[in-house]
Amino acid sequence: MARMRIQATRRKRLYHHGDLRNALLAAAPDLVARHGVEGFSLREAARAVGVSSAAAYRHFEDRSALLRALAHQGLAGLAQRMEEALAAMPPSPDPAERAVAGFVRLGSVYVEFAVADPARFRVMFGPWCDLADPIAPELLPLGRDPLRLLQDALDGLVRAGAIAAATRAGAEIVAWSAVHGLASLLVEGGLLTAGDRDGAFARVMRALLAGLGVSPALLERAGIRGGPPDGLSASRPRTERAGTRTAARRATATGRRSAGRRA
Amino acid sequence: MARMRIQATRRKRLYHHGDLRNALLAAAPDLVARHGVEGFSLREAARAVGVSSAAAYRHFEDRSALLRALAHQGLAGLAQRMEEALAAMPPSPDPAERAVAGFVRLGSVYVEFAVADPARFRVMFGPWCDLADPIAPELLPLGRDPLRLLQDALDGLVRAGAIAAATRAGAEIVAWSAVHGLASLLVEGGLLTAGDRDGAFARVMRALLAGLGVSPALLERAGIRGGPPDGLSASRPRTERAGTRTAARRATATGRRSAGRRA
DNA sequence: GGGCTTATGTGAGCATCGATAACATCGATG
DNA sequence: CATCGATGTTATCGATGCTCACATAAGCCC
Repeated sequence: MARMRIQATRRKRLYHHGDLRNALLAAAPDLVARHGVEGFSLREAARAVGVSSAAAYRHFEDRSALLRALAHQGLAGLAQRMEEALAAMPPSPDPAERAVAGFVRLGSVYVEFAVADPARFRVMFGPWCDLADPIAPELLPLGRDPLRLLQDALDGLVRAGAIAAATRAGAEIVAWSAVHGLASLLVEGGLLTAGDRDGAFARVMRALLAGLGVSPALLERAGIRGGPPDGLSASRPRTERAGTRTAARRATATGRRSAGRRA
Repeated sequence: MARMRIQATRRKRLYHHGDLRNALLAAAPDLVARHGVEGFSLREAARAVGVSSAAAYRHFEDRSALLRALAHQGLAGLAQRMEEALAAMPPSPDPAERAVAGFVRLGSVYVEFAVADPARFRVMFGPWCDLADPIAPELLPLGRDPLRLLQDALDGLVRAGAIAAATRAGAEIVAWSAVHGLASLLVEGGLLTAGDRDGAFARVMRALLAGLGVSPALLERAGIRGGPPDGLSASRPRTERAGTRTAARRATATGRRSAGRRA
């Protein structure tokens, strides 16, 4: 499958697309970002790549199957950003400090990834795929999925002596819950203004590290503070909203719930 | 509106239902639980209460509007369970211990509520409503929504001296993130077997409280431990799955992704 | 009571969607 | 060169969200 017929672009219009599966997968993120997961339709994806809707079913059993593949693609993209961020970390003489900073960086990438494209985030954790089934290895940059990266970071914390080995067991759940929860609440929106985000992230990470047993001294050394004082605000800088595509269209048309509601 | 014509039940079949809005709202949870949010249709809800589909639009502008109302109903139900759980707490001579226990209980109710009906949980935090806009006060048992209950619990922790006033600011985000994240990951499923749940919850709450500055002594006194040693497992006790209703039907028919996949 | 307005329900209808079946096309393989 | 399998097309079905014109009932004023 996927026989790489690049001539498809120069030739008039080939009957066989050549790599429809990937073309659909490539076109889908934009559609999802624009219409939300609920508004995403296989037909429109097929239309976007200039192919009949039935053709898509040669490559995806379901609409859910496409979303599942999209979710895996999203997780792989997240893993990639994480790897990049880790690679770009400035070196530090203190291994413990470095381990803590890397751990925090992982969390910030996670949250940034979520708020950068809420719809994509929702696809990744929607009811289409199972977090347990592994994502295709060829998608992963260094073969590590986000969970594996988290585990490695936690192991790094233990090795560096930042956290005790006793608290390592089950720490992935604790860490993932904290960061994923924050990301979810931010994506869900309405609770925090965009300005609160950094402060909220700082607080969550600080509490998380402290909760895992990182000493206040090390936190201070790694530059982890509680963040500026902020609370919950009721203002809402929404982006994606509404459910059905048609509803989204109406909303955009009437300006009822589009981004600049209070602008 | 809603003029309480109870005779609707005894009279043959009245042209006007009498309280369609609430009837739809009452029928919806079951449908959502069975078909998932994505599979929920206004038409079927109307059908379930024996009314034409167009009638529903007299009471809900949108499908999203119904889901939004449903979400608020869910949040109110969660608030109610929380209130009940707090009311049922055994008294304790130690106010700090009691504050901690109440806080933990709130978290456990949250998580239990989520896993008890994943689809409902997804409705509550789906892209239909804004967490910021307040839910109708008449739905709330004691006028407190879940966020308010959390805030009160945190204030209680401060008053009891369990946490410092300095860490109170922004603590709702920290706490909500941790618990909501755990609930989300559990609902998303696949990561934890049902047996891991309690242990994971215990770890998350312990880390959260420690991260907020609750002393180890108080944690010990309140009976908060890290939970039995467990890690991530790849087994998956899924319940709701798949996206579209039709897809869900096929899945059930073929047994492809139903609950007892590996059984 | 009779007649008005208004809230609420009905039926038909449109555009779209997911999914399938029968048919068309094309590359590869004998 | 003929055939086959992979892939794409058209046509179609059933269902959905949503709207419109119309029907019915309830409230209300005289």
